[in-house]
Amino acid sequence: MEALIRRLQEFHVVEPLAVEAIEVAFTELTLPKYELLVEQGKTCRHLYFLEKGALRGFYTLDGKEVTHWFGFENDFVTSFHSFITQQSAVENIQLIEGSVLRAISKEQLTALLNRFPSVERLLRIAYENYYIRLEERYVNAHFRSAAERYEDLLARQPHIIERVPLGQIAAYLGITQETLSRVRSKY
Amino acid sequence: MEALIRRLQEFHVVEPLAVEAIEVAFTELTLPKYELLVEQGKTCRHLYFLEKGALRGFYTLDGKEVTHWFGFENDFVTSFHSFITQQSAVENIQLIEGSVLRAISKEQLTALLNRFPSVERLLRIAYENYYIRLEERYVNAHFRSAAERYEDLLARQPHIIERVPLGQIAAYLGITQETLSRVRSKY
DNA sequence: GTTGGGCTTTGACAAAAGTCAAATTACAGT
DNA sequence: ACTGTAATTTGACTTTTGTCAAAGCCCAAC
Repeated sequence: MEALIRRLQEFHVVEPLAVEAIEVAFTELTLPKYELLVEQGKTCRHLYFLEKGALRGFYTLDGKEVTHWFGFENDFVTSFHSFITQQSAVENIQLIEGSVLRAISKEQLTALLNRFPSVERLLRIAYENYYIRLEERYVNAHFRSAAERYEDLLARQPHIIERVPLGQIAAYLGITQETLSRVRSKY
Repeated sequence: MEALIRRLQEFHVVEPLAVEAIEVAFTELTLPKYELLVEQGKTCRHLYFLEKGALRGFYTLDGKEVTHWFGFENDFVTSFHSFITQQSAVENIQLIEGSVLRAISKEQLTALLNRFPSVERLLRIAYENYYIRLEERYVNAHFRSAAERYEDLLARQPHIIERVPLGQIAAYLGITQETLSRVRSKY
């Protein structure tokens, strides 16, 4: 639990009463590898904090799974579009390792926001952070070659290599597995 | 001014007192074509609402300007990374038409957020919306061919074709001008 | 109407990445 | 240690996109 609170306070420090309420609102759950947290077509009703483990987001395209995103320790994860609009999700989120998570429902989050303006502020700041990160990823995907993006990934998240199969990393980078394999063979 | 308030209330309705304060905080400015709203290397101190006109965000890469984004009527625009962190911007924002804008400074925005929890909520919801839109753009850029993305763009923002030179649209789609021209020649 | 500069198209070729198939390697379960 | 499956690499070939250069087109200024 401390990890979650610590991560939240990196965005914005809130009063003890709010911390308590947050602690109560999040439920711990331990799930095995391959478990689906979010399923295409279903509505995603929770926001998760990944305390330990790893997971991926993927689409199905022409019958193939295309991973477009990974989450690791201390990440907040959900299918944003689905969680926010409460419409059905267009992606799947699946554990790629046995993981420990904390979950909060949309309703509980709304209740927290109504009760504590400080939590509203925290969430606003969290969005700012996540928005900037996404923007960076977007620009990278747009303006850099496969090789550059791979080196970037290695520099930022070296652990990803040991924890995720190559095909999924390739999809994340927006290239095929074979191309990535060739990029790697040239160091 | 009504356009700005109307757009804001689409996110979240706030009390009259907050509306008044928002109206006071935003300054109207009219600027000519080619004017730079944000300059690479300088800190972006304002958030803008584009009331009338059009603009683009661009990077310089190997001495060339690469447009990665457009803004039109009723868009909120700023160099997010720079505005939020108050570090120097990595991109430029330039008017591509003479435009009417409303600007609010970082300090004024912070003051509004401290005074009105309802504005904090409004901003949080605005971020949710903008985050989802960016995510969509990201997935599109990642998983669709040049031709598909062009058709998408035509469907969503048909006016862009008349208002923006082809080379900039191509950059926005992540392809060269020549490739886009060839895509178009096949209807 | 002519001129000149930006914008767009076209052509020829090069480079990057994709596809399909086969070969190799890694590794979990027995 | 052996086996079988999944993951990764390699090869041959195709498709897509990029690059560079040369027209062609549009339109505003003279």
